[in-house]
Amino acid sequence: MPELPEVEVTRRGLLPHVVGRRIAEVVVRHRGLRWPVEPDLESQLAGRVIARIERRGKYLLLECVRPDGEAPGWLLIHLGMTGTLRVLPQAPPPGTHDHLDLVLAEPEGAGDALPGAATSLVLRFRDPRRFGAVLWSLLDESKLPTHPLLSKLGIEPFDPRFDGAWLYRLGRGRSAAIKTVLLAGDIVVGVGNIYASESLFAAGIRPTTPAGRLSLARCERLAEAVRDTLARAIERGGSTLRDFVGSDGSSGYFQLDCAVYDRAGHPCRVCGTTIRQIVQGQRSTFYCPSCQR
DNA sequence: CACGAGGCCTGGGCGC
DNA sequence: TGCGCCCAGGCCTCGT
Repeated sequence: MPELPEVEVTRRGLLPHVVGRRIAEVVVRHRGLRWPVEPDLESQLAGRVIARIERRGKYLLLECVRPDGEAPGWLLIHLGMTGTLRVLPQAPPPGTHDHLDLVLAEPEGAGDALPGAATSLVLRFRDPRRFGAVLWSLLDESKLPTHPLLSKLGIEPFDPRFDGAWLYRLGRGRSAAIKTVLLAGDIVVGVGNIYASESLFAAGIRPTTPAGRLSLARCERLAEAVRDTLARAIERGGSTLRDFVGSDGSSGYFQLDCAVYDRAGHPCRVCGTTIRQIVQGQRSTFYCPSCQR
């Protein structure tokens, strides 16, 4: 499910409820995610305080500090295709795919009138397909970008350095289709299969165009389309944030009314031409053969 | 190096 | 109703 907008909306939804809380207990029910959950995750995390939540690409990065301030570490969470993170005031019994819970206590010294269960929250990771990941890293902030899973990522779409010139420069010499190159994530992160098709439609670019053949002007249109498409999706998701706690999992996720994605055989909303579906790199691509040249 | 295919998993929808 | 097949929004890893 999640592309960058869903991950960002999850981050924003978690922030007010989770940051500053202490991890009282870690319950791992299924260690077989994309990579095995480290055997000592429970002992590493217990007693730490979640100090910050950052995002890099589609990875959520939770900084978890010890009360003594020693050995700060990061919990890296990737939602894969079907992952969700939810905050539950009264955690229902876990379902089959609820692989991990962090039981979060009230911050220290915050009026412990009713200590224990009444004031604790559960942060629950669910992932039916288990393409997601939960990893522990002791790298400090300055070294975190060197983590093997983060080091090869392209820049953030909202980084001011990401523009047409960036796209143009890094696309030189690449013969692969622009859709495939966007998806690869080594030039810019966060563009998944849906928003790749949507961004290319917004820019009027045929998905099969070799990346290296795009003019600077077209790269500028595409960079703008990527930013706008993602920003609009985040905005849309943001409207569900007030329901973030205790939701059934639908909130934080959203149906963008797509221009082309999943609309094969339907008329283009702009020109009426029938939307086409093709396969690129074993993934579906949708485009309007008239609007996109 | 760049590229494309394979593989990890489960669940839902479809045709028979 | 049941079964098998295909498909799914990610992305790392490997072979060419």
